[in-house]
Amino acid sequence: MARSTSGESVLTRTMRILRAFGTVSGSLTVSEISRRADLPVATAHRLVGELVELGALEREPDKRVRIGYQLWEVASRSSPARDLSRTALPYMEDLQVAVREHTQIGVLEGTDVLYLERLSARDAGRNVAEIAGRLPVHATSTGLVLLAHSPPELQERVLGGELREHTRHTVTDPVRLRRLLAAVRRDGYVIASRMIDPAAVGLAAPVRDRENRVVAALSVVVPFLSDAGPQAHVPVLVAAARGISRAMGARISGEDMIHTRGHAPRPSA
Amino acid sequence: MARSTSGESVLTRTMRILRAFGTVSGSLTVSEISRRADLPVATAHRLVGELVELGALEREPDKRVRIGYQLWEVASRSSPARDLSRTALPYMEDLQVAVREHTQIGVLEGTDVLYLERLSARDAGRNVAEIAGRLPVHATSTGLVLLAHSPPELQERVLGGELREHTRHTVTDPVRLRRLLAAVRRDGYVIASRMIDPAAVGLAAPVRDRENRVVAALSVVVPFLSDAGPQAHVPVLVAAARGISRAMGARISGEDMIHTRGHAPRPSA
DNA sequence: GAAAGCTTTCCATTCAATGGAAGAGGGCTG
DNA sequence: CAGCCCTCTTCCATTGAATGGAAAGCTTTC
Repeated sequence: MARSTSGESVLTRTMRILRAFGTVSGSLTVSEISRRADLPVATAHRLVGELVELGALEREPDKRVRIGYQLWEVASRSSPARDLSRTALPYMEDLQVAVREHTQIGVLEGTDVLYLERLSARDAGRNVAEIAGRLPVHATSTGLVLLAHSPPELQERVLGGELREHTRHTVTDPVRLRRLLAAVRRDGYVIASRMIDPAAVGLAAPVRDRENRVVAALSVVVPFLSDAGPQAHVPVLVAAARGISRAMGARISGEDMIHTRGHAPRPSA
Repeated sequence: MARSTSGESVLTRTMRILRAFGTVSGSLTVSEISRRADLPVATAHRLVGELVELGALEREPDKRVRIGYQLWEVASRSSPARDLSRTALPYMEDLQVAVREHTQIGVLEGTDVLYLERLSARDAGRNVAEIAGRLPVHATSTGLVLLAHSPPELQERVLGGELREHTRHTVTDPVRLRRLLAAVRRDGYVIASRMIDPAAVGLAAPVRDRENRVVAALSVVVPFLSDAGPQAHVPVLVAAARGISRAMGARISGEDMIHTRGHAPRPSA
């Protein structure tokens, strides 16, 4: 199909173009796109032109290119993110009112946490997570919950891969991490203290779907003051996560209840 | 490229596939997609497969297909929607606190209003607008503001097209609509009473960008009680819209001020 | 004013994309 | 349980849509 072939489909190239926007928030020139997506300028130019024509991208007056409203519309209107967000938001608001800190919900995407929604109090502390942003799975409360309930292959992949030390408190030892994950499963929540930001503590609990699979994690981020503080938020957080799960059609009861009731809660991190 | 050619690019077909999801919120089967996108099953099957491979779509356990997290991520992370939402949210929250009703921000997309963000009070009245949802430009306060400040060609296209009568109060007469638009430009806001929902009144004001172009409209939706009520919300609304504009880099002053100060405010609808 | 970097067009080349056909599987009905 | 209907999936001969190097215009910078 091409003069000197590269053996790629149009769609592969197109996704590379779209992903080129992933790292910046804003607009790109065609040449920037061609470099980021590793495509010949001519090809980038042609594909961008076509995408603009179709409304997936938009051209600014100065010829720079950005993601188009239509792509946003399609993606927002019928993504799984929307279902989850919609169901979760009221519970997040309640949680928010109770805790007065950052509240967020995230899912597992590859070996990252992808944050779908976030509410922040006006005067809340710092929080590195952003909506549609990614963070590593081993260094966030949300990630630990998701990893703990993910298929073994993925857990092995993460445990075997690089476990970057974001702060002194990040768990980078596979053995300790494995124990931590077991604790998360047992306790039904996790407290990740200062693992990605030395000034913040994350608490997270699993959210389940109709088939009782863990599809997301609800979390609260509070400023680090002492190791004693965050514990107090566990009951509201777990209750909110259960509320969302129930609203998603999960049949929550028995097994789960035993853990949070029967065991004396203990810090997992 | 094909046995019997249809003369379309891959991207055109792909966009049709993506748009097939626009009308439903949830998942589709391949056959449904092939029908909605008007593509041969084999083609739909192949393209869907490739899109799944690339992470743009996702396959549910039961083989149904939905928009993938990656597409949502790309679209949310660097869409113009995000910039606007991010800038606007704090002001919307303030407005929300003051008015205790629905607050929303929308842009012009084709001949529709596309709503980017929305905040609702717990006990707020009904509101037909949804995030990532569309509503007709002539029957919503947001739409009227956007239309009033849009290029003449577009105005003519809307005025010449079908002006659907959603309620008894929808302005469907091109002449009256033209006058209404002039009033919107003069007043710097609009009150659209019961135009799309007989139980609701919308108020909207323009949001401008760095080049002082109207890029969005901020609006508040309150329940209809009497024609006197909504008027009271105009000052806060206009102030919030100006706040957003200023935060976007617009140089607001003189001309605009005269309108809202000098003229006695009068109902535009 | 010319160098550097960007966008845009051109077009001969060629392989990725096409879609009808047919098989496999699942579910409902009489 | 056979027959029907609908869906998903694979196959493959065919061919025109997609390709990218080259070169011409533009715009910006120094």
